[in-house]
Amino acid sequence: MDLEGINLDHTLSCGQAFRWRKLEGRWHGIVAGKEIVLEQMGDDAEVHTSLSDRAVRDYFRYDDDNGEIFAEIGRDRYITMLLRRYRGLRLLRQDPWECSASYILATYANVPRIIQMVERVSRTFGTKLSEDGFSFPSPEQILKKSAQAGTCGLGYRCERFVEFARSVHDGKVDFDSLKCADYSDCVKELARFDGIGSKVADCVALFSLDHLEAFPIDVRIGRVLEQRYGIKGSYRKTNAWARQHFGCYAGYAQEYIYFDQDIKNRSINNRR
DNA sequence: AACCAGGTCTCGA
DNA sequence: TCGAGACCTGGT
Repeated sequence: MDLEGINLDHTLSCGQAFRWRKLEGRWHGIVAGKEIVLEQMGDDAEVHTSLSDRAVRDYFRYDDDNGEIFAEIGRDRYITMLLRRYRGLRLLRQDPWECSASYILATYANVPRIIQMVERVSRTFGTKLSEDGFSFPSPEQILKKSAQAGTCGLGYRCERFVEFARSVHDGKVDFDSLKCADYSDCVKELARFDGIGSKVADCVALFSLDHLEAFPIDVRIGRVLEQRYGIKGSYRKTNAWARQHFGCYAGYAQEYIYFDQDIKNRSINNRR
């Protein structure tokens, strides 16, 4: 099958998901426990996988009307410029358990390290799918040999990670109801768990629970809000401002801004 | 060799 | 509700 109007490099390297790798021009990933390979063909992407077309389109959010979304968030010159510059960058609809567990690991670490932590966790607990492919583990798989979490280089995130697996396993997290809930109830509920604060809750809400108004603010986004919009202060305050400014699809704007900052960082690093 | 990283937690005001 | 400090570890 083909996916129309998508830029794989932008979508899969913008820091929203941590399990995609580009090898010899093709993007390799694991979605819903199955391997998937994508290749950019002009503005479209060719998909190779045993997943159903519906599952693929679901993951890449082809039920979203991007025309409407971009019209809605295009509130200022800066963001409309980014929408044009990074055309084809799409938000993904990730599995809520994998997304929340991964973002618990993502706190106070850089992306390369996050990728390594998630990879080690998958190799240690996940199901082997191929020569070099492991699924992200289920809570059960983690709890079955949780002592081995210490070998994954998670640092102080280790205990939070295992405890969260236990909570999900024990049915203390109802992702389906979090999807249906209001955005504010959703993040409030998520933040009750150890290791999930405002920012991670926003990431989970945005990347896996269909709350497109969620606007995660990390240090980079915080700097942009201050320098370009003159907004600073507590998370609660800056987050409320951003959701008000960009509207009901603010999360999409956030990802374009985040990616733009990431691109700037990459060029700085390449110069060294 | 420092510095910093898709933050969270705890605690005092 | 908000700001300040501590915090595992490994990239860069």
